[in-house]
Amino acid sequence: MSDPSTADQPPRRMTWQKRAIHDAVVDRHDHPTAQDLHKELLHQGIGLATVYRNLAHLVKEGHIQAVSHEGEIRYDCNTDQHAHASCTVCGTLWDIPLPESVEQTSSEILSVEHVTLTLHGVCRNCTA
Amino acid sequence: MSDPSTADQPPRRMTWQKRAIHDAVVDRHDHPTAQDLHKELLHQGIGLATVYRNLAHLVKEGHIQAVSHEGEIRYDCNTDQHAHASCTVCGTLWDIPLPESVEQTSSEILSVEHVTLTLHGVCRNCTA
DNA sequence: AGTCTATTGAGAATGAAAATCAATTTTATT
DNA sequence: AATAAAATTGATTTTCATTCTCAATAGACT
Ligand SMILES: [Mn+2]
Ligand SMILES: [Mn+2]
Ligand SMILES: [Zn+2]
Ligand SMILES: [Zn+2]
Repeated sequence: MSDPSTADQPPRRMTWQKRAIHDAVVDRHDHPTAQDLHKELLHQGIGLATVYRNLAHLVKEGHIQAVSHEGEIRYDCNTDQHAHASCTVCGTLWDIPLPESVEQTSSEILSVEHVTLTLHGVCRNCTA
Repeated sequence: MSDPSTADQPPRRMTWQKRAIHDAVVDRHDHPTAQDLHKELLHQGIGLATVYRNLAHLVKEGHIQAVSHEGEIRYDCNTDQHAHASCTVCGTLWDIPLPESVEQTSSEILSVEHVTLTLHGVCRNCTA
């Protein structure tokens, strides 16, 4: 009678650390890494392990998103379907809308659950 | 009179190790990691540092491509513009053609040099 | 308040990637 | 073919991000 998809996860408790980590991701719209966030939360006395742990929880709970970019994992407060634009010079990562044509892309190999699209180039600032 | 883009790189020498590493990437069409390739080249007595070094060279020289996938760097013998399909269960990564609509995608934020597109889902094998 | 147990954080363990450097191999020059 | 100059190799060390460990702490519930 127990749903295997909701299987025996330990009940989650709310802590001020978890809230602070969540807020830190939401406040910044620049796709920070776990290390970036830890630097920012250090003065509140939050440990590194706690940052990694709660980021994993928040992703699993669907409150934030993890995005793989240039071999590093960045965290994204935007959980809507969207694409990214990335500057190869300054490394900035922006949110951009996902083109409709891409949203509807299908494949014979697998049933598509979600797509990741990133445009790479040189941004306005770095072109000068 | 010296082109700064072709600036004072030490001239590259051809070694049997470099050729073996290149061939190993080309022989496999499954986007191996540096570690995967080292395992395969170990019996030829090729060191780990040499694998990493030459993969970086081969990428810089445009003979192969590095692709960021789920936080790890995989190497790709296919240097044409193409997209990927990835199974979230078995982790396999396939080459698929890049839709024309995506190829022509532009952005106001930056001048697009290349795009990366991956379809994530469950493959035929893993659906069974 | 008291019990139960998930969570925390300091530190240790892991693991991928980069750096070091003496020995070797390649390439250019006699 | 022998020699010299310099790039490459590979065993090893170093770096650094991420995960793990575990005793202490603090939510949640009665
Ligand atoms: Mn985003
Ligand atoms: Mn590919
Ligand atoms: Zn830029
Ligand atoms: Zn699969």
